[in-house]
Amino acid sequence: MSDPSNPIHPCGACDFYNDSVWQPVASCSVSVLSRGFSRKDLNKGQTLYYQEDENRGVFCLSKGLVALRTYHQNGSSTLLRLAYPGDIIGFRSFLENRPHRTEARALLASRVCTVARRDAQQVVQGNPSILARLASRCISEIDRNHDRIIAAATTSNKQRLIDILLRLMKAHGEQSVECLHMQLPLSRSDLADLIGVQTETVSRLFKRIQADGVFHVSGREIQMLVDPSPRRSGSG
Amino acid sequence: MSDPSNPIHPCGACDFYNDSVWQPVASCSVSVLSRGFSRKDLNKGQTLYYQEDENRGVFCLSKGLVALRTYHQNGSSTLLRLAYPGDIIGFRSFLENRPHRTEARALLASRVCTVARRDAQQVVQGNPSILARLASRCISEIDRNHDRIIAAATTSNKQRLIDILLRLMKAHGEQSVECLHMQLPLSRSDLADLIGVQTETVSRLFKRIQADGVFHVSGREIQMLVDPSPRRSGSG
DNA sequence: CGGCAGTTTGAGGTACGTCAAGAATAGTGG
DNA sequence: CCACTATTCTTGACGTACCTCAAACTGCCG
Repeated sequence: MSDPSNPIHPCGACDFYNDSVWQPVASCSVSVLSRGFSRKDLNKGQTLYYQEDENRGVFCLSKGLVALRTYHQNGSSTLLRLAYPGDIIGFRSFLENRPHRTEARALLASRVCTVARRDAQQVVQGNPSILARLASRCISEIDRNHDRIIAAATTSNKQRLIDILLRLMKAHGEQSVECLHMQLPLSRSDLADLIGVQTETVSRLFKRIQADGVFHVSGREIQMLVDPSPRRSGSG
Repeated sequence: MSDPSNPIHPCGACDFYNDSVWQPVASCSVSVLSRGFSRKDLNKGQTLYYQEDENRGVFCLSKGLVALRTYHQNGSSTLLRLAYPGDIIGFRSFLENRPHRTEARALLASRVCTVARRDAQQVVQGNPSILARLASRCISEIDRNHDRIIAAATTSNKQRLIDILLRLMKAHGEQSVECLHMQLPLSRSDLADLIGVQTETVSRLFKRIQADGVFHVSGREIQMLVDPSPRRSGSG
């Protein structure tokens, strides 16, 4: 399948090809890219890399949901990021050539494409535009972090939990009559690590969210009324 | 002073030259760098750029203290970062070619070196290693943000305020007999925007911090007992 | 059926927010 | 030097949200 003069890009068939950090590259780099390229399917709960692991390459999530988490000395942990399809992960340890500071674990069955470290380095070397695109991904991460810091300072925990539900619903919700619903891919404990409260508080936040009437929560099953406002409002 | 065959690097005399993002560059780029280079002294309270301003270049703080802050719709604001000498600021809007999302204001008399946008772009184009060093600065910012998110979730507000005092004391404290002291360069309101609480709470945190005995706080004047532990410990 | 991890609920304490008033400080003009 | 004002900072009272510890409940798997 590979004509050396016009080799096939390994990401060519991916939904996210147009926004890939590996595209465009010089055609002579495509074969190096292909050499270092591999796909890996992760089961729900499976770990892609552990905290303190050496970097093995640049990872791109093409399907599923991955949690990036750091563990602290006292055994607790913070969920720093939820990675969605199209996201690049592991780029800090790749660019800085240092061990991972987070653990990457699949919350749902996921697919990850990897470009092995050595080959990735070689391709980057020959294509400075990749560096620019990786920097752009870094800046997206900074923007996300800033948004989170701002939200923590200005938004109630209840609203932040709602925002997380909305984001997850957008990615994984299924439409049924008059409502979106999903199986929540995070435990109460995960959600607590994400918004920075205790698991008991998450339980109580769910109760308050449900009382507002938009969401119905039963364990991991979440239902969300879609757009109730177009109906006649007021209590006729 | 400029022999074109071996021009003088504009950052050559800077304390932070060895860690400069503009170093090393091809010698043919030094003249472009010099052309775009300018120094600016900021008075206390003066603004380097405003939120929504177009990017004018890459800024490097060589002296002083600069607060990076974003204002929200409701008029409140969050202090996202304190920039110390050697720090690069404004790099997100430079790299992404977009307006600033933060305002940069000097909290102390400061000196900022600027490489104008167009010239900076030209130098980066000819020296991919600069892109790598800028990416490295991005990653430092991500690391700082992660540390802050983790601290917000795991550390008390009192301890986080102490940590800020220690950092400022390290940068601006003056030694006197048995204690470090400084004039606090941030208002209570700034500190509140930094740790995400109300100004009244900052006042009360200071009272509790003072009660612990290490710090003495009187308005903006902060004194800190240095290393009291080597004295005889225990009571009589 | 029992065991186990995940989740919920309750009771009581602490820290922070909010509103309001008062005290200290800095800046201004005589 | 002293008013005068504006800003910043502190203090108090009270309500709310979250934490902590403990216990009970749920669903799932062996």
